[in-house]
Amino acid sequence: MQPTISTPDNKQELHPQLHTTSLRFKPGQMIFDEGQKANRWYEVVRGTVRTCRFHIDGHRHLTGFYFGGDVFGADYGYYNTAAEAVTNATVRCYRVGELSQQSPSTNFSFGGAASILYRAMSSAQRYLFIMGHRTALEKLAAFLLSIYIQDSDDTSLNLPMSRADIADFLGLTVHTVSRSFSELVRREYIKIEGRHVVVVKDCAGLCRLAGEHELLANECEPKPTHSLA
Amino acid sequence: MQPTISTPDNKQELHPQLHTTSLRFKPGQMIFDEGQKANRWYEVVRGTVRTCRFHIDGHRHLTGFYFGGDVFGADYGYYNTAAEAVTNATVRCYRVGELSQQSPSTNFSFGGAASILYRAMSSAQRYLFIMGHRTALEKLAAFLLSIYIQDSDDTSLNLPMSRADIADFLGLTVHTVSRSFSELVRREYIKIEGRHVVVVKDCAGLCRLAGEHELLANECEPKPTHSLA
DNA sequence: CGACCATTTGATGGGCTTCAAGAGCAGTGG
DNA sequence: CCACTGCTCTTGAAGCCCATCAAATGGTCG
Repeated sequence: MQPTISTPDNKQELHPQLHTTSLRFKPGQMIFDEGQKANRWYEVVRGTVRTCRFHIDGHRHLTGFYFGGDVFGADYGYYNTAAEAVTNATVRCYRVGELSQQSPSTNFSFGGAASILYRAMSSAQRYLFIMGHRTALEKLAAFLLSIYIQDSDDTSLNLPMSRADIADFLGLTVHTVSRSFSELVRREYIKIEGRHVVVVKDCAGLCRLAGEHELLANECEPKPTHSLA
Repeated sequence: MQPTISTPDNKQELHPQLHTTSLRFKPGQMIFDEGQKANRWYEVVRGTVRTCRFHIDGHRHLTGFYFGGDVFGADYGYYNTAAEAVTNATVRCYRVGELSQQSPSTNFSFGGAASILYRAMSSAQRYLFIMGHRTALEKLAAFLLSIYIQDSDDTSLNLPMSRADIADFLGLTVHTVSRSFSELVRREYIKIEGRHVVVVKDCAGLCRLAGEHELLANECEPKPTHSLA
């Protein structure tokens, strides 16, 4: 998996003049917790990150996966999710105290600031659209496609997260996720190579399942250059 | 229903120096279409707006409702949803050609620009959390609460949208939505007065159903001042 | 090897969709 | 005014999909 800046066409360093820090996290390690003061936002340099929250009944809900170049933690006031490393992950951390003060005198360029939030929005919308699907099979297909398009260089795609993570992301159980994987294999849309690698055999088929207008279908055969946003 | 600026604590006029236009739409009228160039973003002045997209199989998916003070249409490049008026609606329209150019020389204050996108993010996250619930009853409870908290001054809340809108928003059928309403009434959590008015009788009960940590529960009895983000 | 965890698979039950029909309400025109 | 029409909303019954319960397989690490 090659981390690439996958969102809007801003590949340059973000605000190099800002005070930034690179941090490393191990799998499962928490980056920030729900309810903490949201005075920093983050950019994934390498690895994968998830954001999650817990309901009273104990069930976990993942609200996003973030790969190289993705932005997370751009909340207002307090974080409304926790963030955890899925794999070994390196993230760049930006202090954004100025963000919450909204002082018109701060001299951030609009472009950079907007692009941060656009990139965060882009992730939120990706999730929104996946959840718009009706069946487990459709959701999984849409999920795989979203990763395939964002974060893959050939027909194989990397799934660094566990089946449980995928389940909590899609609002399904591990069982249903596993069955859906098997069904996609049975239909020969994908091939599974080990736990974390999926080979896309019939992208058009997946697109049909995901049924996202022609947008995806067009992007499917010639390898796209960036996200679906 | 009293439109109020409900998101982060920025209640002042946004960028009065920008070229803006007020527009009025009738119920069902389209404000912009999916795929159009996203060179404007919008702020609801009065009324209610929905964003939606259609899948190949024809089923509609609503990705958000926007009330007075909410921001919508803050997409990058092209709109990835259509926007339609739910009720008679007045929206303020801002040209944001500068947004997509990301020129660091543009002199927008960071606060205003960030707040636009924060407010858009806030709506996206509201939806994200609602969709994290498991059963239809929980989803509906969370949905009603989110509106109750954002857009109500007393125990009664206004539902300008149809049951079909709610269904397409929550990923359910009208039937299930209707049944869930009836169940909430049966449990005496709410009372229904006409098609578009719901009276909250047991907010704590609703909060328990929605199960969003204690965050909501705290905000429930003393009427909150602004959003749950 | 044996313990443990992640994943897969099977069987059963519950919740939501689907199919079907009735009730409520608004608008129109006689 | 009221019948008529069309629509939204509600409610009932049957079927399907997914959650739950249960167990087997496979992979990792001591």
